[in-house]
Amino acid sequence: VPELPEVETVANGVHERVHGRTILSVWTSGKPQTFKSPETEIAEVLTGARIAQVRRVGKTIVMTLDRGQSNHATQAEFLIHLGMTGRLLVSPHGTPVPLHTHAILTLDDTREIRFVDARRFGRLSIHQPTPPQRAKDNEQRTTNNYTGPGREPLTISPNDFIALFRNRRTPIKAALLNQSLLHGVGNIYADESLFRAAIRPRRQAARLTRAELTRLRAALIEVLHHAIHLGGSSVSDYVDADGVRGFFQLQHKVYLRTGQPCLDCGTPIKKIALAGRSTHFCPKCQR
DNA sequence: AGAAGGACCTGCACGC
DNA sequence: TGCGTGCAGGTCCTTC
Repeated sequence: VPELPEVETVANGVHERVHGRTILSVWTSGKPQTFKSPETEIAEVLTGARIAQVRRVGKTIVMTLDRGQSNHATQAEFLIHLGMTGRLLVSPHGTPVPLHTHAILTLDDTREIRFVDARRFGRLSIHQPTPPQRAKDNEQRTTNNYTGPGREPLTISPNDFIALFRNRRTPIKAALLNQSLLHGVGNIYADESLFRAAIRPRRQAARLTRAELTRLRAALIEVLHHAIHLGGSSVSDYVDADGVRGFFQLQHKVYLRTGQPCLDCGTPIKKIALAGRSTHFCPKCQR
């Protein structure tokens, strides 16, 4: 499901609703693959912690915890990756618990943060900061926050963006999906940004001109902002922290529009397989 | 280095 | 109504 705009919408929604609250208790489902850190560690770190902040890094929701004392463990963060079908919901106590609920954090005002994930591609884990190596680091009180595998698409400079794709022999679409380059872009926004930049998905990344990459960065940032503004894309089951669907799916120009006329030129939208993903583009507009 | 394919899961839409 | 097939926003692993 969720790419950058959807994860941003969920993280912001959860932040507004629960920051400053304290987690009183934690329940987890015991389905092993959901938990990248041991469930005991997750329960231990979360129980009694105050939620300082909920934010997005790449496609990951990061919950910053305040646990009072000043050892490293106080700086631990709770990471939530939604996979394809994950949902993070803030619900009143007593409302029906959905099928496929894998974690429930009960807050000090009785509300619950629930992690629900039908396909179980989502992952929950604790990010522990690495301990300071030298006394100097200690003085600076380095917080060592989770930064993710790649660069943030919304804030990367044009030159850094261009540099990412230099020497990449892979198709530009595959490079956009590579989370260790840019993180946060998935199948929808890769296709949509390439259409808006008029670039064919199969073009080799290293062979794109500076002008094309500049155009691609602008198109990507524009489409991501637009999608965030509309609460993300709800193709099948994505919802925000309140269970509300997004609206950006209505703005898709190529994604899931196979055979339908291009909104700019009328040519039927083509679908190919690339990097193991379905890839949609206009054979006339994109070169 | 990078491409392709499968694995991991459930649910839904579709054709018969 | 029910069954089989294909497909879905992500990532990780193996093989070539």
